[in-house]
Amino acid sequence: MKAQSKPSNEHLKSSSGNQTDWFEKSVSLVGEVIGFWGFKENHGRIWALLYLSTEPVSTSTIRTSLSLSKGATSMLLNELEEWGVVTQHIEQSGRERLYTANQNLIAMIVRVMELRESDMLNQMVDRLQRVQIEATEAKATNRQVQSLQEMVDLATMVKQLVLVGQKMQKRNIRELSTLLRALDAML
Amino acid sequence: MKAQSKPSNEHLKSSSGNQTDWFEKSVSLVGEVIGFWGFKENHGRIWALLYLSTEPVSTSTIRTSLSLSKGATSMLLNELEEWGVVTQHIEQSGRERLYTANQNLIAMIVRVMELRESDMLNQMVDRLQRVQIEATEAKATNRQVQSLQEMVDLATMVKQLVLVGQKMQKRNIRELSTLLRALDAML
DNA sequence: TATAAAGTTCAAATAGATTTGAACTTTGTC
DNA sequence: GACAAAGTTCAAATCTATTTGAACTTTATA
Repeated sequence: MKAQSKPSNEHLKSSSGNQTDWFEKSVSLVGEVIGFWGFKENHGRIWALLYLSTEPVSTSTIRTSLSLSKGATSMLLNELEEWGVVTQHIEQSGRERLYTANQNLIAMIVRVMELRESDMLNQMVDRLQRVQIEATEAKATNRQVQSLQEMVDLATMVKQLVLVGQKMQKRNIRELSTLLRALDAML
Repeated sequence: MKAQSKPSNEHLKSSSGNQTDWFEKSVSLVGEVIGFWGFKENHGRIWALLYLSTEPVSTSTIRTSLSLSKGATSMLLNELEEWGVVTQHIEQSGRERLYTANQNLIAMIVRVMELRESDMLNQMVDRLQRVQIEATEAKATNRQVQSLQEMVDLATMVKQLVLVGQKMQKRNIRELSTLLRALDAML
């Protein structure tokens, strides 16, 4: 075993008495929020750990800091990597992988939302349209056919919203805030 | 038992052979989508049943059509009612309650999102700010404090977005689509 | 105001999602 | 190419969310 090549996790701790208190609180908080948003709590915890670390973090550090099993760590990191939320650090010293968090919150959220929703939205529009035809053939009332149409329109609008989101990936939060104010004025 | 006062569920069926095929498909589809969005699948199924019915529907019809227990039906309907997604019909003939779905999809979504997120967002901003102070005191790096600030800014922006959403409640989907195109042009 | 139908409550049961852990595969180094 | 460390896989275990059902309360009407 190469002691010197094993990345330390010293930067996760502070020198003061209550050590990583703020760090751990942040990790839990992000975990909760991400869990609330329909992802796994541990997705949030891993991302937060990486996001708040000052240098790339090794798989084993993640595993021990968050008390996860080897298997879970592997699966969770791969998922986060697929979503582009986390990246493997290029200069791997040893055999172990080092990870870094995507720092651009907007880009991250937009990409994950897109991955998560696009497929569902497309499917939804397809199926709704098909069902609408069936309803028409089965002599549903006009209002019923219209209600189905409303849902199609809504889903289509959300798809449009996803496209707008994509364009936002390059903007920072300050710019978006300004933009949002402009939009607010239009309403 | 008053046979004549008991609301029929005839309007849920069509005269053709494959009966309520489109109706049931719609109910399942909405259930799936709503489940995907982090609510209970049965919230979606009940709402869809009401949304696509041509007249108010009784509790017992909901219960039997969707094969739910008495308890679940009661709880689910009360939740939907709290969220303003479903309303009790005023002219109750018998003892049994009749329900109607909110037809304004935008208003509904905005209200539910608000109920769901506002609380969480406020809490999140509070806790993040507190943790940021701790981090500063514990001599976290500037970058770490800045990262926490980014999250505060993001949550604040989402709160702003919720406010914009509120103003959208009165707009219909067509208007919003136009608005979205205008926003797209600004990016 | 007694009764029966409707609605509520919540502990236990069920269903569903997440995590573990052990056997397996891959990768880097000698 | 042999080894050991790292990473993957997936069935079983655990943990969480949802639903049931039976005892209870409320409500309409006779």
